[in-house]
Amino acid sequence: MATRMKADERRQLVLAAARRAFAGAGFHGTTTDAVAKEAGVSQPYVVRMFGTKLDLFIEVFEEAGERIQCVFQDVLEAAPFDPERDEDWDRLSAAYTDLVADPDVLQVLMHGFSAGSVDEIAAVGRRCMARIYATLLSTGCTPGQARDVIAHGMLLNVLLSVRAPEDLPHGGALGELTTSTFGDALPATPSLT
Amino acid sequence: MATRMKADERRQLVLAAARRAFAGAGFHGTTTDAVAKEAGVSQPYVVRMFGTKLDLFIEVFEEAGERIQCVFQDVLEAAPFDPERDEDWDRLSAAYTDLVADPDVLQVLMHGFSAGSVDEIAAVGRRCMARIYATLLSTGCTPGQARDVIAHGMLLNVLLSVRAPEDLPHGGALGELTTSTFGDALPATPSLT
DNA sequence: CCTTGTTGGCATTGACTGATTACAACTTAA
DNA sequence: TTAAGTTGTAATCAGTCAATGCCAACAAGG
Repeated sequence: MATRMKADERRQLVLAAARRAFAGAGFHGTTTDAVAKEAGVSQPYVVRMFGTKLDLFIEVFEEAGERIQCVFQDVLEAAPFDPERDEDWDRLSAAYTDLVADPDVLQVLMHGFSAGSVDEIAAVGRRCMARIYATLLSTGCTPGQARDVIAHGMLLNVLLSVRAPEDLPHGGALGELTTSTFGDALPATPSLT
Repeated sequence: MATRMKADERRQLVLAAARRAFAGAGFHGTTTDAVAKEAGVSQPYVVRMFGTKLDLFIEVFEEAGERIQCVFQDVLEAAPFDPERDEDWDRLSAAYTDLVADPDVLQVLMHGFSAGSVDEIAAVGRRCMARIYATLLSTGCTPGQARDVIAHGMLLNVLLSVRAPEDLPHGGALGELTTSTFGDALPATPSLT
């Protein structure tokens, strides 16, 4: 067990494990030991590899932010984007759909945003938000449109966080809001254990 | 010091202190001792009064949710609401402005939403979200309109959380997004220490 | 073979945290 | 005044957590 491996390779492995772990309970709620268990390595090793739990979280958070931004960027580069054409906006929605399919990234984002009481995390959060906003604006759309897209994304994050999709079978007001927000991106099996 | 006081009175005092404390670092990031210090009482007293840190947080979270809902409800009851009249929507925006003036409530809400890995907290979050959505829908507006109002609120929460208002003097993309989102509700002095 | 560097776990630790218990101080009623 | 209930604290405990130090296993180069 514990097969030997180049450090870089192991690092990526632990980073992915950390993303899964932090996606669950955020910065304060996740222990380095939980990350280690998820990665199948020892807890001290995780700490030594990244220096500090905070450093590790920041790396995970920053990576998540970049991934979101890349998704948008890809859409904009795939074909010329005309903010007045509905189908172009649909392409953007579809991109978000893909993100929902792997919710860990969005959850990490959410947890990073809400951990703003830690100065360094808040700073990363601001940079991340600013980049995404700028990317959207670069389509030539209005500030209001860009803001609305982001707002929609934030609602989506929150609904994911409170696990609204799991409640869909119950129907009710929350169900309506959830389907309305997720559109056709609905839950890749709401993990009904 | 530690003037004696009826339990109910003290309870409200500690509850208010807990709101301030939890608004900072959320459920996992806030210790019962921090709440106690904020309230000026001993840590064991806080625990015994509410049974559990989780119970205390739930009570604070639920209260915050109710306060939001009441703000909306008040607007709807103050005068007949016509979802097709812009000024009626403006009244709703103004109500939100008041909420921003006392950010602790919104921050608690944000932290409650993102602590969804704790089942009981997630459940409260879903109920809270459902109630607010239902309240909005009762105006006779479209589901899309109600969803957009909530989405806008979530973006506002996130921007508060990453302390975007403090960055306003820097200008830049984030500044635009912040002013566009907060409207005239801008920060009651971004606490420039 | 031997030496040097890398990969990783084990044991430990000091600080912290939520919770319990015991007790002090004050208040009210008889 | 005394007995019972209420309000609050001090002391402490068992558990957890991030971080440090030391050492084993393995690889690569001479």
